[in-house]
Order: sequence, then structure tokens, then C-alpha cells
Amino acid sequence: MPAGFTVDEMKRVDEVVEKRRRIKQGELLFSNGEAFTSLYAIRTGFFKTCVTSADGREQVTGFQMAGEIIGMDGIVSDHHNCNAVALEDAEVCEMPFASVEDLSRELPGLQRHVHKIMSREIVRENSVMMLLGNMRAEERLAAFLLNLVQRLHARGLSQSELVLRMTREEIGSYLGLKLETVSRAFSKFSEEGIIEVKQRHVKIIAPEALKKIFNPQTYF
Amino acid sequence: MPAGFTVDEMKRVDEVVEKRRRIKQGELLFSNGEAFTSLYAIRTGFFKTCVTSADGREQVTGFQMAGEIIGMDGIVSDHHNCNAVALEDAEVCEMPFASVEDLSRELPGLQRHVHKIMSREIVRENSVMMLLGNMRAEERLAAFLLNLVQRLHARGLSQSELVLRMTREEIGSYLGLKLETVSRAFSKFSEEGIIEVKQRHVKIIAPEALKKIFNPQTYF
DNA sequence: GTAGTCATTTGATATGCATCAAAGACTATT
DNA sequence: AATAGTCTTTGATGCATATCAAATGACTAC
Repeated sequence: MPAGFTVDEMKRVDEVVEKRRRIKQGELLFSNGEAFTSLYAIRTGFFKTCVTSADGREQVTGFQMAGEIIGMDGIVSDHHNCNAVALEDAEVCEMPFASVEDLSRELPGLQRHVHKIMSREIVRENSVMMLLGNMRAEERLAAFLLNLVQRLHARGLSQSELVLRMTREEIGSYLGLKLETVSRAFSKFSEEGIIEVKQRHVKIIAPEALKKIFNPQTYF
Repeated sequence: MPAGFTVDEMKRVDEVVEKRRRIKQGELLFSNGEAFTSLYAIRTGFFKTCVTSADGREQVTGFQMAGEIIGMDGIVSDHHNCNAVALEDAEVCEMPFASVEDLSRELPGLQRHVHKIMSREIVRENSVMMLLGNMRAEERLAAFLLNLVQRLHARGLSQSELVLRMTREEIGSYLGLKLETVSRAFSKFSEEGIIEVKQRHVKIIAPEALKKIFNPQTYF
């Protein structure tokens, strides 16, 4: 995945991948408390990560798709600090973290890549905090849809159409909203002609309108 | 800071520190958009980090104290993605990130330490997401106070008394609440005899009660 | 010491989202 | 094709927190 390697280096990076693992929809890739050994590169499929409070409340902390890395929550304590659940049948590459560290001591490019991935996650979570702390329901959903479609587009998929892999409840958990509120926001966008919604199929008709909702100030 | 080094290794780690920098209360250690060059180890003082939305809303993403590292938000894009403001006169050690990377390629202990620091930040932000997404005002404040006093205690300070370095508004921003709500929650805790509040001086009278508020379920 | 500023508290009211409830739509199973 | 189960939508109502407002208290600069 990182660029700028020689053929030989690339080969060594590939060798870090210990094995492929298939995860069926609904199954856990790893769970809270489990010993941490590896990072996982998602090859296909879609995951959610979530944390649970002592009294059982669940907070979805992220949705991850092909090409993204999960498991970094486990490094600090050698145990995972969240659950990773496949939202559709998935395949991941298991990368033992000890091997990643060994090789990244030899390849500065890999080392930098690992640091960037973790930094990116920190920055992403910063913006989620902004969402949860300051935005209203429709702003949150607009931001969510724009982010999702942007990531899908970067993978060669449509800029305007997407299939949600998660329920309204999971979207709500991620955005700090109840499922009914998410549903109402979808309906509102739909009535306003901004999107078309048919179950989990969403078509973005007016991306500009979504951006405007996400960030009203830009348009003054 | 990391343990398990020989005297010689320790010396090399120390040499990564390029210089000390003093930051006066209210001043920026770094700001959003600024080129990223270094991580900073806080020697003395107290910081907040915050992000700002395009329309000017501010979200405090964390409070950092002596012994903690800030700046990791800048690695991903070579530019900082938040502001770091000193809430009291402070002194930091500047550690050029290129040197950190160079040395951590040689010292696996340092490499692991860097990874853990970043992972810890990811996990911390996960719990803030839980706070913002699922908890009510008093639960958030209880969690905040417990976290703060625990970190201070780890630094040899009191388990029960603390001086807040931030305003009610900054606490509110961190917790996704308005300053009035924070103030009311303080008053409520105070009326109930859980804490004593005199301006920014807080004395925790009944830590158990705070823990119970934070996590009611444990006590059933 | 005094004026001025900023931070905090407290009260009254408003509002956005949660909660409760029920019906409808889709999916899987038999 | 019928049935059960899950997910989603929509409506009615309630509540936690935001908003607006004003008073008080602390701190700063002169």
C-alpha cells in the first residue's frame, strides 16, 4: 500500500502479511479485551468498530472499508479496546504487529506510513468530536454522507450513488443520534430533493446542498 | 520517558530534544495549518487542543498536562490539524519528528513507545466519542473530573483536590455542553455534597458518588 | 481604591432530539 | 406463497439541554 518502494522492498512488505482471514457478516474480527497481535488491512468488505460502556451502551467509533487498516486501538495496552464487526462478508490481511515494527525499522518509508495511518485516525476522530459536540442532526448526517461517498469515490465507485452497509441505528450510534432521528433526517433530505433514498440505497442528487448543510457559513 | 533503556540509549533519546520552548498563557504552541516538524513533550504547564469548523465553532479535543506528548495530529499531512493553546505558562521540549523516527529505527523500545503514545490517543478519543454520543451532562462532568484527578494523582498531586486550568466554557466545549450546563452540573454536585467548588478550585468529597454517576450500572 | 473586563451563577423560557407507539416494508425461512 | 423477524418510517409527546437574560463575583490595569 505505501508507495515509493523498490521491487525488493515491496516484496518484503508483502511478506509481513501472515495470512488472509475471511469474516462473515455479523462476525467479529477482534473484540474488546482480546490480546492484540496484529493490524488488519481490509481487502474486501465493510466493518464497524465500536466501544461499549459498562452499562451496555454502544458507541460506533468508525466505519472501515477496503484499503483501510484497523486494530491500532490494541497497541497501547496489548489488548484490543474495541470490537470490530463485519457488516458484510469480508476478507482481511493479518499483519502481525511485531513484524510490522521489525520491518519498519529497516524501511523508513514503511515507518512513516505506519505513523501517518495512526495520525490520520487521530485527526479523523478529532472531526468526529466536532460533529458530536457542535453539529445538529442534519449537519451530522450530511457530513456522514459526504465523507462516505468521498471515500467510495476514491475507490473508483460512484460519486453520487452508494449502498449503506449499516442500519439506521448504527449510523445513529456513530453520529450520536437515535435511529428515528436519522430516519427523519433522511426523509427531510429526500423531500427537499437533495437525495433519493430507497432503503439502504442512497443517490445524492444535490451534493452542493449537502455541503451547504454541513457548512452553512461557506455560502454567505 | 520510556523505560528499559541503557544509560547510553537514554542519552541518545535525550539528544532528540532540540530545545526547550516557553509558552505564555494564552499563546499557541502550534496552530492549524502550520507546517508540522516536531512533537512536543510538556515539561510544565497545561494545554488545550482544539479544532475549529469553517463557520467558527470551536471544539476542544483534549487537555494535556506535564509528561504528555502533543503534536501527533500533524504527522498525516505534514501540517498541524488543530491548535494547541497554553492554559498557563508552560515549558515544552521540542522533538523534531525526523529525529524521533531516525532514532526509533535503532531503538525498538523507543519505536514501541511512539506507537503506544499514538494508540493511547486513539483510545482516549474513542472514550470521548462515547461521552459525547451517549452520556448525559452530569455523567460527562463526572467522567471529566475523575479522569483529571486520576491523571493529576499519577503525577503526585492530590487525589481529591484540583485546580482547573480551563474555563467552564472550555470544559463545555470538550464535553459537548454549554457553559451554563457545566456550571449547573457543578452546582448540583456541590449541593449534593459530592464536591466542593470555589471558582476553579474543586475538592472531591465523595469520589464514589462521582463514579456512580459516571457508571450507574456497576452499583446495581 | 476604582473602573472595567471577564468568568460564573442562577432563573425563565425555548427547542431539538429522545422516547413511546404503531404501522409499513423488506428479507429470510419454511 | 405464507410467516416471522428485522429494519424503517412516521406521528405524538416529553425532556434535557440550549438560549436568553441579568446579577454577582473575581481579577486587571491604572
